[in-house]
Amino acid sequence: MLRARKRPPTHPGHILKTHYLDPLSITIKDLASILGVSRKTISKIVNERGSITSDMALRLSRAFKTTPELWQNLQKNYDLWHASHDSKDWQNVQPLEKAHQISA
Amino acid sequence: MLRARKRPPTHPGHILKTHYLDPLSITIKDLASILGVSRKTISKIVNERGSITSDMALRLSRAFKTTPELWQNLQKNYDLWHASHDSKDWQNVQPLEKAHQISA
DNA sequence: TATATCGTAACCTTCCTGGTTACATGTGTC
DNA sequence: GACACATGTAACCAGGAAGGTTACGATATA
Repeated sequence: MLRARKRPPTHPGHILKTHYLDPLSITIKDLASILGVSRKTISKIVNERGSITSDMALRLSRAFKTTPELWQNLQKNYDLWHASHDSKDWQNVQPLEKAHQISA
Repeated sequence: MLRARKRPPTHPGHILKTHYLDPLSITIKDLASILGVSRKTISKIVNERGSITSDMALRLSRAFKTTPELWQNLQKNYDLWHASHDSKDWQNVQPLEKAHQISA
């Protein structure tokens, strides 16, 4: 993490809602239809209860004329922040020179 | 995809093996021990049968003094390429002006 | 030979994604 | 009011992935 932030990144579903759906008055049903997925799937993402998968990133990029990487980056940054905060096990990993020398 | 490539990106597990493990003569067992995970988990990644999760990216970054983003980017580029090639459904998505006008 | 080691298979649990169906609520029409 | 329809979310289910533990096959070692 290049910049360790105290607060989690905004959930990509929130950004989808506030930056794309609301300004354009697009409903969950509309977007589901446009993307060719179920209303339930869009509802979960928008309500921050589901992730933006690679397939979904591709679909969103087509609908909103963005790059799939935009959505993917939002999701991955969110994932990485939570992985780093939800558990601390990973911090037990020692850099290799130390760890490998000890075992060699 | 900024550059549409014909061939898939290299699997991150392959890069882990050829750029990190082999040059340093680190075995699967060693790395599993260093990272604090099972041999099976490392074996799957190295043999391109598993993904590098966010947690794993954090662990690898500690062991090899890289950034977690390095590993995460390898994985997500691999994921995105495969999502775009494994199914073509996403290409049916129409840009919003067209799709939304039709339904409005 | 017996034993130890290593990488992968087998078995199992947990969790996530996604669709379909069901449901609760709201809206429009008569 | 009753009724039909629309919308977003819950409930149910199936499929698949990640991960650990145990088992196994192959190899190395004493």
